[in-house]
Amino acid sequence: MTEARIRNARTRAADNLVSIYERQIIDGTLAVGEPLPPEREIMQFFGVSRTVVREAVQALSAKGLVEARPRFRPVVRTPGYDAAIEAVGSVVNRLLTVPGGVRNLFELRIMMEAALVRDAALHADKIHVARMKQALADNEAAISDSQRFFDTDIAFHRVLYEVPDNPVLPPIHQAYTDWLSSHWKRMPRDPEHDHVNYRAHSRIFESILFRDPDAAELALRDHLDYAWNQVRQTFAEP
Amino acid sequence: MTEARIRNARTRAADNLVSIYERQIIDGTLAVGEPLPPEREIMQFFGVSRTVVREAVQALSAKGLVEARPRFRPVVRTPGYDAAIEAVGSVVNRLLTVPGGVRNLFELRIMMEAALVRDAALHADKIHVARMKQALADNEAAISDSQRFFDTDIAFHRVLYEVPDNPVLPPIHQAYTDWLSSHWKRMPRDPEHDHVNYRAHSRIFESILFRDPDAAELALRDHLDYAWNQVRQTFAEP
DNA sequence: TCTGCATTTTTGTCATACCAAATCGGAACG
DNA sequence: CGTTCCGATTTGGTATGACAAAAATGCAGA
Repeated sequence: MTEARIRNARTRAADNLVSIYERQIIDGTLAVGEPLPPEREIMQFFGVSRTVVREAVQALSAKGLVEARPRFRPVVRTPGYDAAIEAVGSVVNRLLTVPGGVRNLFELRIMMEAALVRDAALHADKIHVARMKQALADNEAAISDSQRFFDTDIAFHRVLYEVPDNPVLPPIHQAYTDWLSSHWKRMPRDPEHDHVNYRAHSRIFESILFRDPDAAELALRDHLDYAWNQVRQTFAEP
Repeated sequence: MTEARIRNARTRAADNLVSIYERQIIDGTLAVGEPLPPEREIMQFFGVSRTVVREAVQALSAKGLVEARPRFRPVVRTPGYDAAIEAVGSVVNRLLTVPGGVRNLFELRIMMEAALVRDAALHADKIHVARMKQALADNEAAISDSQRFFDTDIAFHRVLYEVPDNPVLPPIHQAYTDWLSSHWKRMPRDPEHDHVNYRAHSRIFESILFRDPDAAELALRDHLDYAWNQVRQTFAEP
């Protein structure tokens, strides 16, 4: 377990550069949005070859510290949670390929949103309740408009992630929708489903209004179980 | 939001190699544990320079698909959730540096474990209950042995992540302990704390035994709030 | 001041070379 | 026959130099 980190006896030269710029970015020596120096400048300054410099830059990019579009100077990235979650995207895509991967991730989502609706039922303030109400109205208005219903569906759930006022949560929701939307869109689109889902949203909202966490959790689990039964059909998973 | 992916108009040559090997790894053409071909071989086969090959390998490594130790041939990695979580480690370390980062992550942990103890109270089977009991006993025996108490503390919480039988969860617990342990260890180590924490574990366990999710959640929140008050003192966070 | 073009940088890629470490193969030995 | 050890070979890490294409820059003209 820990030996996984110990075995790094020898280091690549690029690793030094990476840690140096990592520090400079974190302590603000390199401001957000500022481009890194040109490769040749870096290589002269540190006395390494361009090979090493390029490797370091790529590593920084993979770590999400800088944004490196081809042919452009890498710019220091804003340290938000969005950037972090985006960097995780490729990894999770791999997870979705392992047997049962989609189901495991979906169950994690159920668990998390169950916790969120409980929290909302207990702590949602007027602003968030109003936002949910609006999202619910939008959702109802979008029934039988497949694309718009999909969007408003997502928007409704997003409010749940905003209630606890923890900036980590919205990016997680964003990630979920990104990763699962590809399958979601393959689902059979049927106005009947829209009605069912809207009623489920409505039930969740009411439970939150009544400050009843148990009812809210139950409603949400019903809702997502139903959704899962639709999603799973796009797989061969049991 | 979506433009973040659109602006990738031009592609790097290495990206092709990455996607090719990505496919080969996922569909099993390259078995797990098998090393990638030598760089020179790859470059001849695809007619690209070694620069490109090395860049591709580095990208694969960053994605967690292969494990590339310096001086060794990169080997295809087992597609488990551990690998994924480990790959995001650097990203999360960055998150811990943003203002309030530790607190946000800790609150996420509280929310998640609250959900876990509820689940345990409702669904934990005999095996998991026995495991928790054992962990609790180990924890008690380790009181006032700072290091061992720390380990058994973690072990107790780990059981919570094992109950839902979702392979995503244990790596998440592993990640939490990895990322937070550095701060944890800076905490004032006091046998009194051990007693308090053990009693808290005990209370959580009993609530689960009684199949009382509300009591379990309450006990856990008390426990982690207490822990947070210890952790926060190693920061200047309000 | 703004626009468009020509010039200069800068990145992406290639080719080649060298060193040091890992791997491989066979010899020496039990 | 298996094991150990040592040398040759392979392979990854790094350096250097070069060139095309795209981006940044600066200047001239409107």
